[in-house]
Amino acid sequence: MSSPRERIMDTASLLFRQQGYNRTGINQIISEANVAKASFYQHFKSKDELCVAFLKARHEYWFSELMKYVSKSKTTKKRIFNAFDFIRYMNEIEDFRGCSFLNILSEISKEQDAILSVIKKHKNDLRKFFEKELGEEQLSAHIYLLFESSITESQLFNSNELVERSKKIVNNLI
Amino acid sequence: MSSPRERIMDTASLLFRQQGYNRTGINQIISEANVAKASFYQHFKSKDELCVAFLKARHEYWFSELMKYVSKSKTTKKRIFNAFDFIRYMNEIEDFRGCSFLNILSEISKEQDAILSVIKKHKNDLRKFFEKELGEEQLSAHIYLLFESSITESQLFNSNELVERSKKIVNNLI
DNA sequence: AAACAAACAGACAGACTTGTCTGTTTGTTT
DNA sequence: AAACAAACAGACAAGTCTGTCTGTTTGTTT
Repeated sequence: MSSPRERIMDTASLLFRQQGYNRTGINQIISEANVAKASFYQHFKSKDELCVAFLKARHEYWFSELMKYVSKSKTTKKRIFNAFDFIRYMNEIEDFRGCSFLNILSEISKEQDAILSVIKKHKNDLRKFFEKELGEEQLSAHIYLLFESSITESQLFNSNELVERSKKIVNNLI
Repeated sequence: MSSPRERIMDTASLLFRQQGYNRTGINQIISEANVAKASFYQHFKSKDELCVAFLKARHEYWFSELMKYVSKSKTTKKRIFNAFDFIRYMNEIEDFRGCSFLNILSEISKEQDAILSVIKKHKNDLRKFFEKELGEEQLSAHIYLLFESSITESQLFNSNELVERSKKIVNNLI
């Protein structure tokens, strides 16, 4: 059996994604992770600190999966297509729950800056990814914006329709 | 003094936008609206029903303000520009709090379908707005996607940068 | 075997949540 | 003036929340 810390992280990751941050309590996390409350607070000072840890782990996981998709191809165009296919893939394995970072952004206040800065870093890194792939600043921002709304709109409509639409748009842009 | 129902709606509207849905309790709403709890439950069966009422009122307000901006010009291009200027305007008067509909989407579960369907209707109406303005399905979806992420990204970065960026992109598209 | 750290169980504080209920006061209509 | 509806105040139920605390058990290291 994995360590308490791992069990907490795995359970929190699942529940934060499935139920959202505010609707998931510490008690549910520790009970489903089979961890004592005292053990939880030995590893994390607060729920917000767990949130930061979750988002950092999520950032690592999400980007490494994105890279797996992107690196399947060599031409810029195909690599960008792959990025959009990655959204479809994530939608399917996670049941159209959208972007964990943007979801949590909607749940917190502007005073929770530790959380906020991890979210900002994640999105800045994504922007940088498109800049590296595409060079041009205008074009990369353009595709970043399409990418972002593709994720959000799939969540709202439970559908990949606008991801596909974005791919067609990108096809005419590059 | 306005009616209890109006006071509830005004207070809820402010608090849901400023604090989010789940972090705003009935008790805070009635206390700040100077309304008795029994009066609240005479007008609204539940908090979720208040949420639906809030979103419907928000939909009316938001679209009528959008139309004020759009109708300032006659050419399609200028009208679309005006729509993006409307985002800037809303960002400024509401301190970059993003889209109420998408924020609440992130807070609720997929079982809260009454709320969910008001959100979907709002976004479908926005898509239809761009379709009517632009005719072409591909182009209108394209601009809808840029419009959506412009709102979300301003919220995240507390900035109109990507709204301006979108305007430049739109300038090259139409 | 003694000592140590880590994890355990679970009570507890204090505050919050939504929603119900009783009973009182106010204002309008007849 | 009597009758009515609407709003009032606020206690209450039954549950949730985060975080602290005490004390016990387990497993490893010395």
